[in-house]
Amino acid sequence: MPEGHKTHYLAKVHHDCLSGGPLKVTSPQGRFRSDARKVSNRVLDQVEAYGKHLFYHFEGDRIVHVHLGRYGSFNSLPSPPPSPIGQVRMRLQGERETIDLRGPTACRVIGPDEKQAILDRLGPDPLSGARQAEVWSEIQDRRKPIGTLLLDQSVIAGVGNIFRAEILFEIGMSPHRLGSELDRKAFGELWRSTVAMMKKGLKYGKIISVTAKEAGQPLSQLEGNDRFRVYGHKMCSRCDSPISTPDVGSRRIYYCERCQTR
DNA sequence: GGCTTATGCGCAG
DNA sequence: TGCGCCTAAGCCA
Repeated sequence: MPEGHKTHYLAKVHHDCLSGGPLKVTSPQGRFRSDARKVSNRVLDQVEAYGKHLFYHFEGDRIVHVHLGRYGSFNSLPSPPPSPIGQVRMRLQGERETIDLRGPTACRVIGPDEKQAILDRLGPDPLSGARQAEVWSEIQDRRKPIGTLLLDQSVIAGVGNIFRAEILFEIGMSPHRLGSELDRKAFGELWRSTVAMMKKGLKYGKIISVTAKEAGQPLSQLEGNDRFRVYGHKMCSRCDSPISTPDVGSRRIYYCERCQTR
């Protein structure tokens, strides 16, 4: 269940606990079995994230591409692991730790060319050093709602439905505002909010938009919708009016019609 | 036990 | 634009 902060977070965690040694790669569920054989017992060199995509680089130019989609998730276990519970698509077993992957949209072995083709489809990733001007040039002429553009991975890679809602709420912008209606200053605010929120998500491993002061408790202890200012809420945390939840860009957005007018 | 929902996206038409 | 797919959890009866 990830947006871009989570893939970058996972890349670092998985790199630190699995790379450098050969891994036993299996597919207890079976659907990744023939691909698992292509990388099993090879050394994992590097784990990389871009947007919502993960790339596990094994020796010999063999790359496991993972996209978690809406439901995919990882969990880690000490090695040697117990028998898998539920539908485990891929199990990466290292010396000390084992990682189980469930429910991904994509999990297969690819080569460098296919990886490049994936990157070519994606826009700049704020957590991979994207610069404001690159994204601004993609947005400024588009006659589509900003709520739609923010979810478009070819415009900006890594933003998902929660970030979208939280970013627009933070800057008080309506999701229906067209890209072409933004001036540079408004986009600058949007950009700063995006980068800050994604970096904070990367730091904590989960999206947190409220401040410790707003929450009245340490951020690391926040759970569920308490981490958000508007996503999943019924009432506005700022003005107490009802939150609207129309579909924008064919996904449900949460926003306050009263606070988000610019 | 069934139904709905969920931080996504590719594809047919 | 709408559909299908991946999996698990929460809600209801």
